[in-house]
Amino acid sequence: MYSVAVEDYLKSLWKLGPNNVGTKQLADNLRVSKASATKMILRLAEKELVDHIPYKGASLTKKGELEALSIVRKHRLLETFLSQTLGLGREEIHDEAEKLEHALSKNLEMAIAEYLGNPTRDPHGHPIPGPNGELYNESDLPLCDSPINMSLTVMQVPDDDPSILSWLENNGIHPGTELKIISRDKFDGGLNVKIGAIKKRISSSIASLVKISFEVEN
Amino acid sequence: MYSVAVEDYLKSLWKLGPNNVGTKQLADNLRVSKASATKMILRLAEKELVDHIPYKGASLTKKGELEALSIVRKHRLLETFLSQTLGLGREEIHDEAEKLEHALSKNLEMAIAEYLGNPTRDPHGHPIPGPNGELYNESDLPLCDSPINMSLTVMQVPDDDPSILSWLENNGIHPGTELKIISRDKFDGGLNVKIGAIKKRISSSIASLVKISFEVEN
DNA sequence: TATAAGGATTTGCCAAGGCTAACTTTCCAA
DNA sequence: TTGGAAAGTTAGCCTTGGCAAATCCTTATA
Repeated sequence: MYSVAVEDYLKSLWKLGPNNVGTKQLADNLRVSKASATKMILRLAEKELVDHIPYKGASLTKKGELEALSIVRKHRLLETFLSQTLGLGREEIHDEAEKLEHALSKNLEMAIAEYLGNPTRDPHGHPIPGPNGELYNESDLPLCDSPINMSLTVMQVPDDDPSILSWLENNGIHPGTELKIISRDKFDGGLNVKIGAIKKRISSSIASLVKISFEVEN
Repeated sequence: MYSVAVEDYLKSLWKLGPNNVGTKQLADNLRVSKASATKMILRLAEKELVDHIPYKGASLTKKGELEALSIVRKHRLLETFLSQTLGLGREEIHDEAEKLEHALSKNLEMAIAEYLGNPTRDPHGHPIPGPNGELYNESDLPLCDSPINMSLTVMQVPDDDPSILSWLENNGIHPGTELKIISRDKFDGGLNVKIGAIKKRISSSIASLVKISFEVEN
């Protein structure tokens, strides 16, 4: 349907959304020059995939969002499949999925979803959009904004930075990990957390990328 | 590494090989104009993937052949995987594999091969090259050239024409089918064959695409 | 309020892969 | 042996998706 490049731009816009996305922000995200991003935005606007206000930014139209969600679904299903079925490590699945997602037909997507039992979370904890773009957002908080001294469960880790990912992995932090914030550094916002009986320090920059949920005890 | 287009040309050259392949033959195979094929041949020659003799044709160099075999391996592994693991039908797997093969890393290829138990035949009966391009050719005969009145086993069916494929499927002919040629039409070369107790007629054009092996009784 | 910095766009370039139309080579058959 | 058909190539054009450099907006701050 759409080319690899178009799909990549739509996905980035979605990841950076839902508000207006600036050309530079988009260009940086895709590691492309601002000129290239501008040109592509104009083409996407032509196809009615984005609304573009010159010098202000671009945002996905409904049509563009659906297209983006379809790619995101493929990506996350593939990550789940590569991890669960083929046993690839959490660090490698992102890059593999990134390439395969563009070559996945609707048919094959369905087959994989079925095979996996229609999962709703990928191995990083991200929600998997439904076949028609339905997204169930459970309003997870970033770890850095989470309440102190409560039982937290990690829901999402970032999927696009292997080095952060392996740091987290090495420190036992992945979706499902239960932890508690002991204290927050007043100066740099770093967190002292407890995983089981073990204490760890997590920098605020990393903590902002880890999403958690917590149970309200009742 | 190489672009999708380059990989497609190499694969076609390999399928049409091993002798010199003409520009028109290549162009027809890829459904592309002669001019495009010429241009690409020049580029492939530049990269030392083919030897090109102007006005005569092109043939893969060792380097080009290895590259082609790598694509063929990915294609056939994917077909096997899609068929065995995800249960796709024999008619659909070719087109899916055609798209996915270009996005498959060496790593993932290995994982799939391992997962499948390093198979040596795909679901169409075609041999799967090894990870370094090793190909075990068991010199199968086309059905149309096969001896009469002997127990034959179907080894390969063509993988690239869904209509022929489903005709064969509907008539119970796939890799593993055992059959016997009863007689050959003197005029059009059509075959009367017996599958189990059932008699069928197979046109010579289709029979030329089905490869069989036969046991020498000893 | 003026201005400089930084974001956005325009312009002009490139390479890959396509195409058609025109031209050149090859080679078969009369 | 030769003429024409078929195969191969060349030339010129198009689109997509990149880039750098120059220029144009916006906006924050002095």
